[in-house]
Amino acid sequence: MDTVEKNVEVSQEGAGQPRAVPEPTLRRMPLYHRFLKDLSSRGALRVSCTEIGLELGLEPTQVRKDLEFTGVAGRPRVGYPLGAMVEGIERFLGWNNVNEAFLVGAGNLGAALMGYKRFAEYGLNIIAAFDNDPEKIGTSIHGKDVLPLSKMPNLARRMHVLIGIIAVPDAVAQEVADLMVAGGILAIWNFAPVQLRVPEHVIVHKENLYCSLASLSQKLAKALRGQAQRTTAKLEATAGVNDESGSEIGL
Amino acid sequence: MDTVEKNVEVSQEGAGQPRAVPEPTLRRMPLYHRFLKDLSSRGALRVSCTEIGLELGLEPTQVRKDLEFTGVAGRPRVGYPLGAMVEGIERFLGWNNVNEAFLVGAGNLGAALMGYKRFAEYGLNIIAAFDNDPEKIGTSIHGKDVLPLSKMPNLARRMHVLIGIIAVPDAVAQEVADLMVAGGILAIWNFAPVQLRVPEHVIVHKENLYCSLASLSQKLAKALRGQAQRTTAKLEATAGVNDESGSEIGL
DNA sequence: AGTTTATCGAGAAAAGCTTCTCGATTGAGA
DNA sequence: TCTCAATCGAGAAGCTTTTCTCGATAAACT
Repeated sequence: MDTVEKNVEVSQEGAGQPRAVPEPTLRRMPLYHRFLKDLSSRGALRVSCTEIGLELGLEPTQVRKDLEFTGVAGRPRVGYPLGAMVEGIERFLGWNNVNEAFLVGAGNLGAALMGYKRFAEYGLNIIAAFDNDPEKIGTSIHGKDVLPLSKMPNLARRMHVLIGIIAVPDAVAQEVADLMVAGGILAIWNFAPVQLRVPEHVIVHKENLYCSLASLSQKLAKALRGQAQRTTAKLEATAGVNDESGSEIGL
Repeated sequence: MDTVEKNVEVSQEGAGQPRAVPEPTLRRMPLYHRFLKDLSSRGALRVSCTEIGLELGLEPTQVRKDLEFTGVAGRPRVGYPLGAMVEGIERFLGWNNVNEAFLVGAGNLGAALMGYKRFAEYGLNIIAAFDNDPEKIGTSIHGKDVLPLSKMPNLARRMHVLIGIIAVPDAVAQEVADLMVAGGILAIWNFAPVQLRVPEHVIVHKENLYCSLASLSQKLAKALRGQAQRTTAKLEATAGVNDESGSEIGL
């Protein structure tokens, strides 16, 4: 256990050049975490890359390369120790020390985010919400108080809150971001689809549902376009089989 | 206009090999779309890659390569025609023909999604929600009826609904997916953090907030670690402190 | 004990994405 | 009209991420 921690420190920082972590790797980590924790809770003690890959639809090599970043070593013919690996991922992602966060915007989305019980497991604790709507101020959503926005910067500074979540309409997102920066917030999770301008030291992570929607709808559009075409092509090629693959689709 | 459409068809399917669209490109498309539409609504007629890149923080070349996929041509020294490009993006993403969708799971997240007015602009129209909770069935959220889940497959088939949105707890996500497949749904937008098993022809797009959170919190953790280290390093430089870099992380 | 097989770890190769470079084009100004 | 500067488009180069390959290791089986 001790050696493991040492490994992480050495590989990540000791060498001076802190070997950048690929973004895709970062985004896969929670998948591993969830699966491994699940296995662990069902009593398993070890797991192999092959097994993980099979479950998550990834190449075993990919899994191995990703997990390498945690610094937790596996053993040939055995796999990785589950407990240590779960811990390793949490440490690697900074989930082991819970971070407190302020959420701004107590609308639909804000309420949904406050209702995500699991965030706590993942090192994120939304401790209060802020809004400008007098009807919302003073209420409580999912057990979290809604306070006037104007109080946010001071509170953030006093309570050393480092994470801000923006769930407000586009038009005011930049304003809110400015307030967050003024309050000393260091990382912003931005759910408004606008490009925020912040000082260099502030980390901004934009969450844009439309980006995902784009990917989905383009694939669907392509599939629908392709279906007709491929059907024709197949008919020409096999010159006998008359199986309209589009027929089951309902089009 | 006609030539433009021809270009798209040719470059995407006519040549047999339908040149795959990079996922990152797909995810940037909505950013372009939003910015261009915005410019357009303010009366502009043309825009250059340089301008777009400046606004969105992207390399002009990148923008050019992305926009190439729409098949809309630009002119040197002038840029791209705004109207045609907006249309081009919409056509490329399949947003020009609105797709009807069923949402399953009328909880917090489901309600938030139903409240997203903008989806309609982006070719997604949630026409009804489904749930198993008797208290929710029969109610209406953001003007959309909540119906019993059992009716979903038949309705989907009868109404030719092709998109399903899953906003239910993890445990029932697979069940819901099976029902969607049974109803002939072709594309699933899955907000439950589980790996769905579906037939090959069904497109699944997983939305996992924890993946984003991972990226954010790892960067924050790293930044804090870095800060601690820099401080330590400075101290070491001046004095001769021997401090394990891990110690300050806990905050 | 020796062999076999599953697995890790690391380096090499391949694929994918982004950035660079340069020629071609076009509008603006001399 | 001629030159200049901005811009597109396309191919090359460079970087990042994924996949392949292979040797080493450790458990299970003979």
